[in-house]
Amino acid sequence: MAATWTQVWTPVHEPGGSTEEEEHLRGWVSNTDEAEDVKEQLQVAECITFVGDRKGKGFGNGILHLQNPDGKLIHMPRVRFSDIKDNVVSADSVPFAIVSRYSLRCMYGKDKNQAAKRKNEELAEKAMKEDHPLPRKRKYRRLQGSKKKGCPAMIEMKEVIRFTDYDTNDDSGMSKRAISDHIRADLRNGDKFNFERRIYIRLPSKTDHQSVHTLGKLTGFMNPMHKTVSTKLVDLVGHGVTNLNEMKRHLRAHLHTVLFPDVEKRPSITDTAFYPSDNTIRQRMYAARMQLRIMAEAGEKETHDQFEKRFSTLVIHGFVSLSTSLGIQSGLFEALIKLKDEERTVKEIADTAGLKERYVQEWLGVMVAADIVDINPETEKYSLPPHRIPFFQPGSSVSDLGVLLTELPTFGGLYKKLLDCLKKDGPQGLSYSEYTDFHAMMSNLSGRWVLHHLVQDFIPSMPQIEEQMKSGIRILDLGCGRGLASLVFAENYPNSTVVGLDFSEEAINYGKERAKEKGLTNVEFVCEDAACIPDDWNNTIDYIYTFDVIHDLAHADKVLLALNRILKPDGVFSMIDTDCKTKHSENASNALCSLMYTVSLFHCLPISLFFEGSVGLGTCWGREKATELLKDAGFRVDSITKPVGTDEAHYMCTKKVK
DNA sequence: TCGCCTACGCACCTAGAAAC
DNA sequence: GTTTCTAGGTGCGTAGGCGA
Repeated sequence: MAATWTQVWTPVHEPGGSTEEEEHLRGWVSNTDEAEDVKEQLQVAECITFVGDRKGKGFGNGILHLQNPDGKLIHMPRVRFSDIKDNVVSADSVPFAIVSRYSLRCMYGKDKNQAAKRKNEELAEKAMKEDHPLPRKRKYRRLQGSKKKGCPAMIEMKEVIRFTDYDTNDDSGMSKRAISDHIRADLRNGDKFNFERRIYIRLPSKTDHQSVHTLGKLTGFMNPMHKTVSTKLVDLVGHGVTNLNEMKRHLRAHLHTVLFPDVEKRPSITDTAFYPSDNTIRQRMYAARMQLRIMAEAGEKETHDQFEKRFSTLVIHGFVSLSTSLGIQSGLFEALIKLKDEERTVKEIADTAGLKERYVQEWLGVMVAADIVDINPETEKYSLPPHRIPFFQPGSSVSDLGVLLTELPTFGGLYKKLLDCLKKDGPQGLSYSEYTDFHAMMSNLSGRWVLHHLVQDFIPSMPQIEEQMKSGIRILDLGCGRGLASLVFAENYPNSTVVGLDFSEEAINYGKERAKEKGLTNVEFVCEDAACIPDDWNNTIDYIYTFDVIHDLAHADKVLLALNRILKPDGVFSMIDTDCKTKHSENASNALCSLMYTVSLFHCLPISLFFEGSVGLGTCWGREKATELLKDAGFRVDSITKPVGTDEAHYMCTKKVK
């Protein structure tokens, strides 16, 4: 988050101004990005747009603007001690040089094209008089009136190099002249000296505008669509949104939940930059569709610059994800949540988490830069806003993302071993034992869905099964891990008996302990390889449930055959598994799939290939391959649906009638 | 009502020329 | 050296026609 103008700026009374309305805000930032941010915040706050008026050459390049590529000085700047002309730069004891400037004018400012417009009008009038064969409709067209109103409001920016080596309080003319000569000599000789780069900004006062037009809630008409809104629109078109009302709903949701979650800071509904008209949205949707079509036909996906931007974002997010994971694992987010959304110091946060202050300070630096944790620039205190809390809360009912992030360090630790697996003469795969705390992570990952959706939405979506469970049937939770789902089944359907089966002894023992604690007698946990289920289980199970299990199995084909063998003829098999396509080409540009493939590469595939004769399905085995294997094993896939609350697919299967 | 398409004019940006 | 003017290219919003 860059500077916040209302917090950083020092209100300065300009000559003649006596009320707050007449105050100009003046201050400085370190770079053009922050300057742009200040402009942006002012625009949103006042529902107007500022457009470029005059931009000095090399604005934003700092001292480079004064030098040629070899570093030789090509322009000697004037050394100043005060900004006499328009008082944009607030002078102190440090001498400075103005290296470039940029002014922006209010969208209702001076009409620079007046002459051209007049000329056009004259030509049109002449053509009408001469009965020029213009298209008929043009004659009756209602011409647009000029939006310009001559508003004098301007944003003035001056880029300044401050010669910090020459800080002096001596105000005499002689001293200033001597310092100026020194600095100029240093610059001319190419001597190394310390300097500080600042962009000073002077914002217009409210009265500058109000003598001409309104501000805030009553204005904003004709503002061009904001880039964040148009980017989202194009993105949504790319994801297949073609209906106007659906697009409006998506954009509104994006605006209210992502861009402006804080109602107070939300732009006016009359601001067409953020609330464009239906016609504008329709036109943009059409243009985006055409663009996509042209790109597809030309076989071009993106330009070099577009990829550069996307790639840099991708790399940055990768690093930030690692730090975020550290914050979850170390309990820093928990500490921030515990401290509520009140602003806290580094020490308070570190003490609450029981961690070293210096490391916590650095971590907070990452979080603030990544806009995850907020900072108050006046107090340098930190807070986690309420709308972000659910994403980092243990046992959250909102998202699995936080849990997923905790897997990153595990993957990182296995990086070198995985590298060996890739080599032709390297090992086939990695053992489950390499993944420490894996079952805990998986339990957490599936936990949200199991606790909040399994018996609330999922089972009721199959009324017949739900009835049978209530009456009493035999349920198998295959690959039960720590047995969370088995326990939920057992608790909610006491007339049924539940078998949790997994080949991890550690996980099974954990499940047994929990069942004992809860006093559940209708659940048993069995440590067994699913492919080797004994024959005496044949035709004994009424309902089989698996969650994200089958694709991990080395011998998934054999396991599915075994499941078909033990399922009663009228039984049901619910296979909940990853949802994607089998062909890579059909998963192209799918962000969720890119995540699943990464999980597969670092986990699902190596643990599967570890075993001799593995089918090595991987996480993204896809609907087509899954359906094929299920059919080969003797199942009929009755439906493939998306259960509420998860991105997985539910393959509801019954036994084929032989 | 919506999608698709065209026409039009306003506004913006940039670079170069002209004026101060 | 700085400011102002101008032309050309481009983006964007509005209007309107037409067919489904």
